Amino acid sequence: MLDIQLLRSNPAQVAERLATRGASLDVAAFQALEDERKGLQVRTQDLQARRNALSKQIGQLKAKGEDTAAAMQEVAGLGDELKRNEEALADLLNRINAFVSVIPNLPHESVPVGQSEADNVEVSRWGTARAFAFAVKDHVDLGEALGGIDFDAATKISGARFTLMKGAVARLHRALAQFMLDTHTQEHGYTEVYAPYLVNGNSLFGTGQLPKFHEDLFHIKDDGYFLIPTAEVPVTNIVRDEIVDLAQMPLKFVCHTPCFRREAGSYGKDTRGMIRQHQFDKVELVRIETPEHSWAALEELTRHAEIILEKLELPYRRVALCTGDMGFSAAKTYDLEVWLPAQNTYREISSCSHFDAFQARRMQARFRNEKSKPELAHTLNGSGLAVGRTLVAVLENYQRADGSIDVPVALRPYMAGLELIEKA
RNA sequence: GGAGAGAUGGCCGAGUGGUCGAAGGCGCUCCCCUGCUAAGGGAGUAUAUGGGCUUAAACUCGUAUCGAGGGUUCGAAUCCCUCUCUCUCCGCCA
Repeated sequence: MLDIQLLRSNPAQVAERLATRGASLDVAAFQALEDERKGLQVRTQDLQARRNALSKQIGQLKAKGEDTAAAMQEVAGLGDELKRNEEALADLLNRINAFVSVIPNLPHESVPVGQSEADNVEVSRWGTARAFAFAVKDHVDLGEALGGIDFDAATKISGARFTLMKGAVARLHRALAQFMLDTHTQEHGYTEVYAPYLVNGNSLFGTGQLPKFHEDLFHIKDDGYFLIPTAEVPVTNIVRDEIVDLAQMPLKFVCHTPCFRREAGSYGKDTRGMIRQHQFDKVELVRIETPEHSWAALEELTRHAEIILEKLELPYRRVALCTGDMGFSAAKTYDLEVWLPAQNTYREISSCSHFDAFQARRMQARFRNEKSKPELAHTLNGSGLAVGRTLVAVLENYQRADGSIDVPVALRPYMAGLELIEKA
């Protein structure tokens, strides 16, 4: 949610900045709502003040046993208009709220301006793509040949965009998650969190998935729950409606969860393999920061994600998303893209974002500042990393000519020392 | 699933229709006193939002908020209804 004060005082400038990310703000519509609000609110509050004063007076008169008829008569005269005004105001505030709720965040000044993925800016590169002396296979061929991935079974059991893993590949998947959790907790200072996979609508509003992106979510209608599309939702909402003591800031959480996405609108995209699934595992980093430190924290968090790739010796690059390619709530986002030899390209494996106070304002997540006044926190999160896609990257980058897979050195302790995954 | 109890400010906890944004305590802030420490005295201390004033802040006048949403009433923390959550007991259960 944008700061309503900013929107009121400078709608044109807000519209201009939103335009850089391809979002249009109907300034005239907003101002019409605001003009109406102003008059209605002042009138309603005047009436309420008069009613309160009269009611108080009636109380005092009755206490003294005096006649209240005159006051009663005046207050009765207010009733109708007051009720109408209150209803109209409540309705109007709802409409304003709905209007503001679907406005995306403003891009940070450092974000490159652009319209689409094509305008994203590569920031850095790490590692070099391995030269293969044979024709590389993709993870689907590799996994199926190893007997470790069974897409047919997953399709039978559930449907399209699901994966079933077995044996050493399933274990590799688990090893990756464990490795990431251990690295972030032991080396990067994050607190491990186990969180619900079903959340309520308020949590999804807080992080910005609702009300606008309902169609991307799995909704358990019988109970009102939604399956989480990312651990960002339950973990960031830890601080919803909370005021964190300054001494406890910043909060750094890491959480491994499955993520569930309907992938509405991505028909025909990445249909092969496990790149784009309805269910996938992710290790998520979440930070609750003070505004002073939050921008440094984004760099740090992104580094923490990069270190996972470096420990796994997977070549990657860091990309600064342009204004037009960022998510709804983000002020700035870095994507990490891992090298996939079978696709001969880099593919997104992590997304690290800074939301400034946008999410915090939606969920009233605050900290007590130096003056011991509550102040909106800044929230950040990033994948560290998407486990399924990391598995894909390991299979493809570590493949041998015979289709077996070398286990990355960093993962061997998590694989009981196994060095090579061969056909089961 | 059945029966019952409950939800009040940063925390604890009073408050069953009127001057209650809310006693009291704790905590916190400032001041005083005490040559340190401990103890003591005084004052202050919710959030959101609107108007006024202002470059802004401060200030000031309002409004709303005692789990959420409705209702009764001139007036609701207090009465009624619905919902959510928490706790206790029973049942079921990994």
